[in-house]
Amino acid sequence: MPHLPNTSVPAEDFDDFRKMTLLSMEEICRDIFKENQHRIKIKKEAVAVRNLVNIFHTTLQISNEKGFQTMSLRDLSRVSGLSMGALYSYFSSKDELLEMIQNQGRRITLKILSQRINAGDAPSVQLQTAIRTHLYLTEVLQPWFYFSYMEAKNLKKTHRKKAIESDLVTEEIIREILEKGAEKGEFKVDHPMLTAAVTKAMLQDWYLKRWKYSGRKIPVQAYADFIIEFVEALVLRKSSESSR
Amino acid sequence: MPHLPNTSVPAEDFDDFRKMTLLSMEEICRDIFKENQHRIKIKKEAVAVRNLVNIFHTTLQISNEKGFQTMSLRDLSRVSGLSMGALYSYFSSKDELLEMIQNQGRRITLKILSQRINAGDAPSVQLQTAIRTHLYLTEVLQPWFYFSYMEAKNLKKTHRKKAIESDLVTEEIIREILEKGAEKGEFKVDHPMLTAAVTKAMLQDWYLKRWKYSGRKIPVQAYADFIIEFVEALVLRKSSESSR
DNA sequence: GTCTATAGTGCGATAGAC
DNA sequence: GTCTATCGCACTATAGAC
Repeated sequence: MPHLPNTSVPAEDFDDFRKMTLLSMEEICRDIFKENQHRIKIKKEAVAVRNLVNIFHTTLQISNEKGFQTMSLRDLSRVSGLSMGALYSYFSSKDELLEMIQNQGRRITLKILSQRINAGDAPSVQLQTAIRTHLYLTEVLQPWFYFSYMEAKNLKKTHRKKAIESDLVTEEIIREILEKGAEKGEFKVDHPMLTAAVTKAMLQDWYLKRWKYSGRKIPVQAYADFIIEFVEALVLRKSSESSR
Repeated sequence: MPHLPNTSVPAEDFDDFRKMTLLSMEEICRDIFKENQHRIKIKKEAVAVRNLVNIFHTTLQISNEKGFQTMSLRDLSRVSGLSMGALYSYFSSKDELLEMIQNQGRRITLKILSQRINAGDAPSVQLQTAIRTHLYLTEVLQPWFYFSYMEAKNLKKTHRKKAIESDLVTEEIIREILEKGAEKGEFKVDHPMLTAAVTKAMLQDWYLKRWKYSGRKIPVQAYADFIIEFVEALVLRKSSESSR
């Protein structure tokens, strides 16, 4: 890999991010268990969490290979080692399993993004933070995000609408940062909506085509640096050279 | 919509593109018929083409709503008005139907792109042509491209490999233009591979999220202008102002 | 060339033993 | 809390009438 540009912002490392956000599979499954305790038949937390980790991990693994619809619950049973009966102690239908996974990914995104973007920062800093946080988050939970994107159309109407709205929220966050930056004279943004939309597209490419970037040995930090450079090349044109 | 920038290159209109490429559903289905004549039981071209148009149109319509796997052949039969028996005169399995659609989309992309990019043009012109052609093509055949992207993982191993390779070809075309431009001093490109990859991502967003752009009343020409502006902001930095 | 009827398979979901 | 056995159903694919 050639040298990639430094930013003027604290380039917090990916490993720090991973540690600070504590986004282990187990943490997430514990959350899911607590929220769905009323419909999950198993009452012992330790047992339930262990099996949920297994179920979600296996579901993501098989579905990201051949699709959620193509995966039969018999596949899930065989690979996870849990019987059909045991599986149905954790969800009441295949659709419900899909919704549980989708819901959780969505909630995490919003939580982490709003947690880490500091409203007091300059827009140029916020922009870098938003890009970097989104990429690091989707790197940690890549199978989860890939699944959410590809299987959204298998959701029932109501849940599908929620998924679309959630997708738009991230874009809105970026657009607002761009517009604030334009107001303050830090950015020159002719088309905030389009700029935000395609920035989101570049962020999503990281988890949609991860096999490509893995094969080319591009680490997520390098990708983040590049996307920031790319977006800044557009919004900092004919503006002052300093980025804050 | 606010005013969008003009380019220094002949901004051929989208309607011209549509007329010149003659990419009607019927033309494409006639091609498919001729190539698959050996396995299609129906021998009268007029009848076969009419039904193929119906079959592909209906397949794309249902699949892009709820997924190819979820669409049963009974669904396809009901919506298209053809019986199960009739359907099986045109393909020998559901998988073969999937492969026919995927193959054709792939072949068209390569044909149109290489047909329209003129090797004699300056890299800056070639870049604009590549972006504009890709967007116009995917605009005309949006359901086809969306389907190809979302259903690629349902292909059997061999055909899946082909789909991945084909995806990389477009990216390679862009990368080569960028590198040629850098050699000639027209562009400043630090990371040709990454630049090509994320440019591709922005092009794909047009057909993957078309509902979004439709809702916002963004015409494809405006999107093309914007993407060209965005990419040029990166590769023409600190370079001469003229774009050719 | 198109239809209806049906064979054969594998699915999601559940009941009841342990 | 987990398992096996099984029900009823919807699916892909085909055979044979017209």
